[in-house]
Amino acid sequence: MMDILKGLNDPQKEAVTHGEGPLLILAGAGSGKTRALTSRLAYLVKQRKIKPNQILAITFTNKAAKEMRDRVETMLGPEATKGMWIMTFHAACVRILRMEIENLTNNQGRGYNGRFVIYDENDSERLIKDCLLELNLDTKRYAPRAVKYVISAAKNELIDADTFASRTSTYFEEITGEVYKLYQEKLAQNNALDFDDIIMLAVNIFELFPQVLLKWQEKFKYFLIDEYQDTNHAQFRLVSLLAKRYQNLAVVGDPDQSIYKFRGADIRNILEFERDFPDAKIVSLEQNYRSTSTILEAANEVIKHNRGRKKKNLWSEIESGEPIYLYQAENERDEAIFIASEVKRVVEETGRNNRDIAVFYRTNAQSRIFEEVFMNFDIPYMLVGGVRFYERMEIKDMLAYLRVIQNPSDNISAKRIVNTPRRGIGKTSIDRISAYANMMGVSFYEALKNAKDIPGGGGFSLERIASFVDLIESLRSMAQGDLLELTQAVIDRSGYVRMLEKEGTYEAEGRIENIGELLSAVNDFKTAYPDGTLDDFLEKVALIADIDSLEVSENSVTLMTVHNAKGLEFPVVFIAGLEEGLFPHNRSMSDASEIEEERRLCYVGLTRAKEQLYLTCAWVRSTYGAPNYMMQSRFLKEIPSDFIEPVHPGS
DNA sequence: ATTCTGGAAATTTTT
DNA sequence: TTTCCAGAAT
Repeated sequence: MMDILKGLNDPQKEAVTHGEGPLLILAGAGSGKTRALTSRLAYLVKQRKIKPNQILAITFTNKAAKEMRDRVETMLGPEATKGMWIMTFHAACVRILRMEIENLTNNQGRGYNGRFVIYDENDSERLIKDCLLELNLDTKRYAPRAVKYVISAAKNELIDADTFASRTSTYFEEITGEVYKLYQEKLAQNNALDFDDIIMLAVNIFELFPQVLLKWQEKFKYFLIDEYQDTNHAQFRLVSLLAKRYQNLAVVGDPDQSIYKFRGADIRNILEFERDFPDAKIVSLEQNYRSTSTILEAANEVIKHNRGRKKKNLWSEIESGEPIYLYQAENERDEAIFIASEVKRVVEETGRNNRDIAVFYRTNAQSRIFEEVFMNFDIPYMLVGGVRFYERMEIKDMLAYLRVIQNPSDNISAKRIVNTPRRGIGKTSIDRISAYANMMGVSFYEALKNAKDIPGGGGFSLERIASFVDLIESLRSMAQGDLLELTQAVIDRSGYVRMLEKEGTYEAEGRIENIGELLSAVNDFKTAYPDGTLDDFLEKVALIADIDSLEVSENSVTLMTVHNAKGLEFPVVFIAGLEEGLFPHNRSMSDASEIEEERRLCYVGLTRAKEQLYLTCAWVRSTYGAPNYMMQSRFLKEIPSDFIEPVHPGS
């Protein structure tokens, strides 16, 4: 007891020791939130004797979940978290759905089963494109991406396809409604869920089947939701349903750090928590332990420009430290060179390590020039985000094999690999077989197996199709065995690496290396989960985020978007590209509330810095190779000039 | 069936 | 600047 509360300030203690009933913790940037949360979990287990398996703690990333578990274990030992659910919304819902999704399958046995696959953004965009084509719609006029965005937003609001279609007011919405219906049908046929389904279907089950809900309400007696300001309506509904019975719901967040509106995050969830849970206790953590007061005050000044926000007084006892440095570069290359030389200088003169330093930017496209220049300067760096490992073509191809082996109904994956590498089964054949499959109401893979029955199928080679089916079938016979052997067999017997070797380009070499990395990822998985199955592996891979793999152990400078920086801190921070049109981004400039979101994003960036903060912008920046004159970001101008010291070239 | 070609489009942020 | 795609050539 004593040691759990030791070193906490009064409001932190209050948050930790709060007993039953709803609790809202308003945790400003750097206010020791993570510490308070882990202490609360430890307190519940040790002091109030709550069984770990009755606790559900939701974090924003897998990385945060792991950290939280580690920290509780450091306090109380590994037994304390055994059976405790500490994970993301998506991971928790997948776990629930594996057990419960068959409730949604109709009595003819059609629809989902517990071995569903999870489609990433690319997969689901492809499926939407298929739907558009099937409905004879022009994919130029109705961009799959735009349609997907609207469907995704609907799902985040728990609006199902029929409801959506019945409430349309524009022609585009009408089209989207039709696509939405077909898309859901196809997902069910493929036994596949997209990211939004994971939450929405879990809520659907709880609302449709009260006895299922009751079971889960009885399982979890205590809830902890981190980053509550970035939850969407579906997540809110999920939490409300589960916590309804015992009301032991603690949520933590900071309205000033809400930055995921584009993903459906609804800042009202946190602003109106008191309304949703009237007897909620509210605790505010306002002392910042992270940043110098110069950095903190500058950030406070910026965020003050947002209207309609709850005022708060975040303060720091840390001395004012160095000023904030501002460098106005000629262009993006000059900007990167300045940052690289400053990194070198800081490391040499102040004895800091590369790992103490991070560079943030608004868009992933900005990272390229940093990679180039850092390479020239021999500065080790780690890039977070961009093209993710598991989204690279060669990795997705290999995973598609594994997915078809696991779930033959997965048409997107089956079509992806049937002619990769080339086996002489071309577009015409694929289209014909696909049409046949649709007509017969069977999966694409099933249709391949019966290719000889397809009428008028003289045009394609039954022999080649049969040898592909044989390949998959013989691989499937290994599915229950060793995962590493299976993956190795997929790589060898698909002929994929052979194809790349024959290409012989520099690029192909990189792809072969990545496939090697996939093998070691499988191996790591085997070590971490000795009983893990193919299903488990594919699920893990689907829900992984870039930030999850960020290891501080390597001594490199971190490069990432400001979004990815949420929840992190670094002694030295550079924020690049502070220009109108970039940060705030063009796409947000027409809407006052979106500008406010950009400002919150800027606030998140500023408050990551502990001791030194550099802001940079460029006069000229090229997009698609075309140079543009840029103006300084309004956010720069919102920082009082006495906090800022301009840096000039060569000084 | 596959490869080649030129013209158009593309970049916000992501579980 | 790079990437994507449709249509032509092989």
